[in-house]
Amino acid sequence: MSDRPLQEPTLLLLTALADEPRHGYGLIQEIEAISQGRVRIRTGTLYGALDRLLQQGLIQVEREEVVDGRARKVYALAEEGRRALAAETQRLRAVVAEAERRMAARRVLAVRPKGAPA
Amino acid sequence: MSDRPLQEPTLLLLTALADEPRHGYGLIQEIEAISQGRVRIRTGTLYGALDRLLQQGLIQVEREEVVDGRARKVYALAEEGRRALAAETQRLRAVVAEAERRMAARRVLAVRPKGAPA
DNA sequence: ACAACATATGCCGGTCGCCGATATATATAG
DNA sequence: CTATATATATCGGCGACCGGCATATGTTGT
Repeated sequence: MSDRPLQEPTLLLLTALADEPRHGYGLIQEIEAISQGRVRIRTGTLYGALDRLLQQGLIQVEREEVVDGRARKVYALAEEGRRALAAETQRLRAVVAEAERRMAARRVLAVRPKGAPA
Repeated sequence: MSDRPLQEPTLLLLTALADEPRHGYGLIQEIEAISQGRVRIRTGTLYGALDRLLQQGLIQVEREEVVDGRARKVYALAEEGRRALAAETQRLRAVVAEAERRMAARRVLAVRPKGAPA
């Protein structure tokens, strides 16, 4: 297993599966909803990513079903995927906090209040 | 400008520049410190990324100097980089919160307390 | 009847950020 | 005098993602 940080589409996929199992096309819609319409995962990304995540053991095929004559595969987050998602969110929380701390603690170079030390 | 989400090495680079300007090699050390030694940016990643970020206008070369006989280029976060970093942290904060909310709201399928509704 | 769109899965070529290795050069430590 | 730290830079390759295409059924509009 590669411990490399997840890219955002992958992170969103796992996030969309975190509360309940969903099928591929449903994930696209769910992610679009999560991101207020900003992120639209492409099918080329989706099915490739699902295959990869299956192989990595982060997700599982929970069941296959036919609804309105259309075949579906329903994916569920595996235990390892849950662990990976938890670890990733924790990591990202720290990075985000650090970025915000640094932006606030920024050393202003150009403007300086009069009387301040050089 | 491509509005695509930043990958983590890039995010960490901008984060490391958020408080004050630094030079390339110093960024590697700073990022290693930020991440408690977990992330070690490779030089192949670093200088390629710096070139890219320069071209995207997210960072600037603030000055060039020679310290102890070694040449340095000192990079600073540009205004656009600051905006990009702020936007990215805000986006990530939302994604992280959503992921955590969903993990907590998870629908447990296998185990169910006795007497609970189906 | 036919077109357009939503639902649903899947493949393939290309792009691009990251990795690993390599190269170059100076200063310091053993 | 060799190894390590500092410092910059290039190159080949990998892999995630994108955009486009293909396929098939169901629904809506004209």
